[in-house]
Amino acid sequence: MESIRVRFAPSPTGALHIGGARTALYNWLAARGADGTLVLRIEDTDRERSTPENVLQILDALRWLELDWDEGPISQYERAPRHRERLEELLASGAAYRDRTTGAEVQEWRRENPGRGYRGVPLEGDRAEDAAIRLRVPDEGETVVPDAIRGEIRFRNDLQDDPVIARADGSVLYNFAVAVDDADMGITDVIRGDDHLSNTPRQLLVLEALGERPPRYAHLPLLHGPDGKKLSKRHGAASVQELREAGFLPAAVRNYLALLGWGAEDDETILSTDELVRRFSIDRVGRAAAIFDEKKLRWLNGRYMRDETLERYEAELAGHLERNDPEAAAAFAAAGPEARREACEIVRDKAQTVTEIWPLIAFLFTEPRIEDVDEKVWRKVMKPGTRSLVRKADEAIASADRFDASSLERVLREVIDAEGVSATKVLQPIRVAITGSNVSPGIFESLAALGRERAVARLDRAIGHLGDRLPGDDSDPG
RNA sequence: GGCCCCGUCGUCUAGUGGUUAGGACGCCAGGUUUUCAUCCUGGUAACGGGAGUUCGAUUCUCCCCGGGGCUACCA
Repeated sequence: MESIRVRFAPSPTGALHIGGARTALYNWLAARGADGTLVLRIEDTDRERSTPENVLQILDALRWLELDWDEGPISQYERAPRHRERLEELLASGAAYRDRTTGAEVQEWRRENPGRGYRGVPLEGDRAEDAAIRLRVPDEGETVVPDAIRGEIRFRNDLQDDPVIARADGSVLYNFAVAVDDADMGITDVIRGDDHLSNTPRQLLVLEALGERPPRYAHLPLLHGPDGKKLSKRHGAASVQELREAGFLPAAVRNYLALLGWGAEDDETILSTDELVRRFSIDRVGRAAAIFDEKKLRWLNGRYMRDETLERYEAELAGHLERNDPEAAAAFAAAGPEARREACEIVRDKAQTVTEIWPLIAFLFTEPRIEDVDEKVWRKVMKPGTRSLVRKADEAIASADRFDASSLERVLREVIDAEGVSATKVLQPIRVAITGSNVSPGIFESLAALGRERAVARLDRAIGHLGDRLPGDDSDPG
């Protein structure tokens, strides 16, 4: 059996969207699962809209997703000489011809001739000089697209217009370039979006005129936004870059994207990349369009976050801070390996995305100001009686013989028991005092990570502040 | 308009000519808990509609409805 050759062929007219990312992933899975070859081809024949920046962005996005390719990137535009060569063949054989009918004229013709495809008027000699080139579509028969996902799809030839395959200036068009390139590159399986299904008969016709053997096809259903409409920049985190900045992990994104349109026999949800490679099969891809659901991605991402090694966790966080918050990145780096590691350890299970990590542990690397504590939070936590409780807790913390989480828990539980109050009454004020927020990692771990000196200093400061901010606190005159 | 594709819980999906139509996310309610999250338990919720084939259709066929794509000298 021949080994498969697939290609991912994005057009660099914008950033890589999750739809494109999924197409890339499916091609990658198909290749990796069958010991095949993945070719990366940049479809940049539209010089107006293609930019080098977009090419870079696409490559960057693929690298971030950890999807590698075996050949390319190949610029389709740079293959223009080859395209012209093949074009000449068709012109010579009569399979293609020059015609200067404009799009508007074709439209009008169609209005007057419903139920037929447009056939141009072949031009010769001088008059043909700067005319576009059309492919001659037979009036008889039909063109059948063999599709791994949808079966055979039939298109009547007499309904197809003779498509323009080259512009007046001689540059070729998408449907022609694709056919030539797929043939030249020995592509065996074309896996791409549904939006190309209607283009396929045109490409098949080009292939046939060229005498080339057609590949197999698999047209993926499109991805829609939360509103059920075609996905676009307006719908949430649409580009791969946005996904990264939103704090998602590549492995989680791969897992999620794989499930968006494909499901294993047993309907498993958590699938490692190895597992995906092993189990993916293109003919199990569904036929209906799917909606990108960020909530599920978040959940999945949280699962991956909790499974990360501490080393990777820290690296993800550091990378994120460097890209988005240089000040925080500097503070984090300056703290030293021990502190960084401990911070990661105590938040590990709490964040669903990389973005959520820093706000939870920033208090370990910066000095929170009591004045910055949200007024509502302060009032909710700091009640009459709080001051004396915090003072007692402070003393216990200051004199704890060991400063690790379990020792701190022990001494603080003693205070709680002795005072006969709920744990929350003591612990929440401490949390706010040392972290500046009512949301943080476990309080004992947080105290231990902070260290005795800083913990006590922050508590002392809060106690002082409590006098000012709780004027009505009669229960604690001292 | 023409051509083509698609239609199972809100979302992603599994599934079969006879099932209590299963799972996951979400949501709701409990539980654990020092906050938030996690975690655990339970619950909610679907075969778009109508004919036909059949003893029996979610499953097969047709029609309708709904959604989408293409219909460029874009990709």
